[in-house]
This record gives sequence, C-alpha cells and structure tokens, in this order.
Amino acid sequence: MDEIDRTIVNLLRADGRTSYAELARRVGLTAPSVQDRVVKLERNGVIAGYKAVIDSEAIGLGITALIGIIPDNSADHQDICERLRAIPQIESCYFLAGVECYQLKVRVPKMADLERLIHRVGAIPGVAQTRTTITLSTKWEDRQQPIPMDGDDHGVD
Amino acid sequence: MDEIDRTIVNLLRADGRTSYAELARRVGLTAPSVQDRVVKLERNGVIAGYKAVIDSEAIGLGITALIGIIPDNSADHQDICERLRAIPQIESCYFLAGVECYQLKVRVPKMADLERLIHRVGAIPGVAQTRTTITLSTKWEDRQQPIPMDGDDHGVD
DNA sequence: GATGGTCCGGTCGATCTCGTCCACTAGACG
DNA sequence: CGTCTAGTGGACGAGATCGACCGGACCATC
Repeated sequence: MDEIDRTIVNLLRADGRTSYAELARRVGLTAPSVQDRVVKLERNGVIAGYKAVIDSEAIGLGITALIGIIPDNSADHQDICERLRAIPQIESCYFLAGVECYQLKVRVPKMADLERLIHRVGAIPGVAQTRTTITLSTKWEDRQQPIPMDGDDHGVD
Repeated sequence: MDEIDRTIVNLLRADGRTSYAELARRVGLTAPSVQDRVVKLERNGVIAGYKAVIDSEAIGLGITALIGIIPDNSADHQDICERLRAIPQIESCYFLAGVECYQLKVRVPKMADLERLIHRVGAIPGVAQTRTTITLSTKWEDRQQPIPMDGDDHGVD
C-alpha cells in the first residue's frame, strides 16, 4: 500500500470503470503492472468490488428513512441481525454504542411500504421499540474523502 | 426503462466493471445496443457513476460515527449545508424530518480526529447542539435491493 | 566481504477480446 | 408514405491479458 496504490484506489473510487491503460498513464507504469496491483488490492480486500451508482428515485425508491432500534433485555443480537438482513429494503445496518443499538437506512417506493416495513422490524423478537425518521432530502451520500497518508498501513500489505 | 434496462442496471450495480460484451450476452442483445442503452441511462441520471468499493479500515478510516445536528432558530440551512459540505470527513448528509434536522455519517482514522470534527461541526453558526453516536460495527452498507417492478417509471425515459 | 540463488516488481511484445463508429434494416406511428 | 426508434453487423483501433525476460533487494553460503 504505497503512494501508487493509493493513487490507483483514489482513481477507481472516483470512476470504477477507469481502464488499466488509463490508470497506467496516470501513475506512470504499464498496464500489466497496474493490473497486477489492482488484483492484489482486490485480494487483500482493500478493493471490495465495483458498483454502478444508481439514482434511487429513478428506480422507484423515492422514500429514504432511518430506523433506530431499541432492544429489550432478552435480545439475541445474532438472531436480530439475521432477521434484519433478510429484509431487502434495509440498505445499511450499523450496530451502535447507545440506547438505539441499531440504525437502519431503508428505501421504499411508497409510504405504505415504509409502514409495513416498520411493523415488520418492530415484530422481530428482542426489538422493544423502533424510532423512524424520514429523510426529506439527501444532501449527499457516500462521498469519498482522500485516503489519509499517515504511514499506518494497518497490517494490510 | 424496460425489463432489459432493469437487468442492465442490476448487473452494473452488482459489478460496475462488467463489460458491454458481457452485458450483451446476458440480456440477449449486441454490444453496441447495450452501450447505447447504458449511455442513455447515464444521461438520464439513472446511472450516476461508477465506484470502486473500498474497505474503510484498510485505508486507515477505522472509525465511523453518526452525528445528529439540532439547529437553533437563526439557522440558515443553505449556509449550514455549504459548511458541512466543506468538511471532507462527512461522507453522507441527510436532511431529516425531526428535531435533529441533519444526520451525518463520518469516518476518521482516530478518536482524536472525531473529537476535532465534532467541535468543528458544533462551531457552525446555526448549530445549537450535536449528538454523536459511535458505530461499533457495520453489519452491512449500501446493499442493493431489487428494482421494484411497479410499472411506475417516474417520468424518466 | 564478495558470490550466487531467489523473490518481487516491473517492462516488452504477441494475441485475443472489447469498445466504438458507421451504414443498413425492421417495426411503430402519424 | 415518410420518419423515428432500436437493433444488427462489420471494421478498426484500443484495451486486456499472458508469457518471457530484466534488474534490484535480500539472504545464505563460501
């Protein structure tokens, strides 16, 4: 994970379809060596994959909401987690330090879907209470900050 | 936005580097027509871009936190929004219906960075109070749910 | 301290696939 | 009947990918 790797990662974060040839030009290497580095970054888990960024509204998912979950004492977190994972509308799931120990980001086409979803989450054993907040607008999302260059490679190549 | 477009979008959401030739094989068209569809989807804003998915911890951003912002009466939301946008560590920013009218998702290398960040956000004019929650673990993030097939194309294409 | 083997990361060249442009065609619509 | 749209097929340049080769770093041996 040297300076060249960081540049490659930054370029691929900005545009995941950048060709190896283009990356090679940017970092001053040849295409095969860049490909070699990218393959290694993928194997190390630094690059976890590539995604097209889709406009949620354009595909009919116009409503975004955040749902906080307050568990009860009997909560089996393994079980809760699996049941949450089985709900496709939950796009993100964070385990938090606080009373609301989970926060979910969900997207649905219509308010009725959100209501159904809240009931489904609330019915999970171990869930004492949920607290839902509608997002009125997404100012931005998944913006990428520059990779901190602290020399700390966290043991990953 | 027909069935073929939806398939293309789903394939690109799963793997943003899928070649046009491969997409063509999957949907039963030729590469040029697939490319044509993809270009149109990009122009319509359905496909907003392509990103490599990076493991935050591997690049030294081991700490994720959620920060809620409670504004005061004098709050100029345009101004707050711009000042928030200027802070690179804020990866997502949602405008919410509730007392905490913004929620930020931030990532930093160390706790000290988070502390500095919280002070910086709290110092923005119009911000009365912030409430920060550390994420202990990210169960999953930015998962893609299947595109709802309700025939509602929302006026796009 | 010099020597030789090995490993790692890179270059180069060949080949195959892919991307992309253009001309042409079939069906839908007014 | 003309036009518009979406797709096909071919041609050509660019990119991806593989194998062979090269040079420096490192290490054990002499």
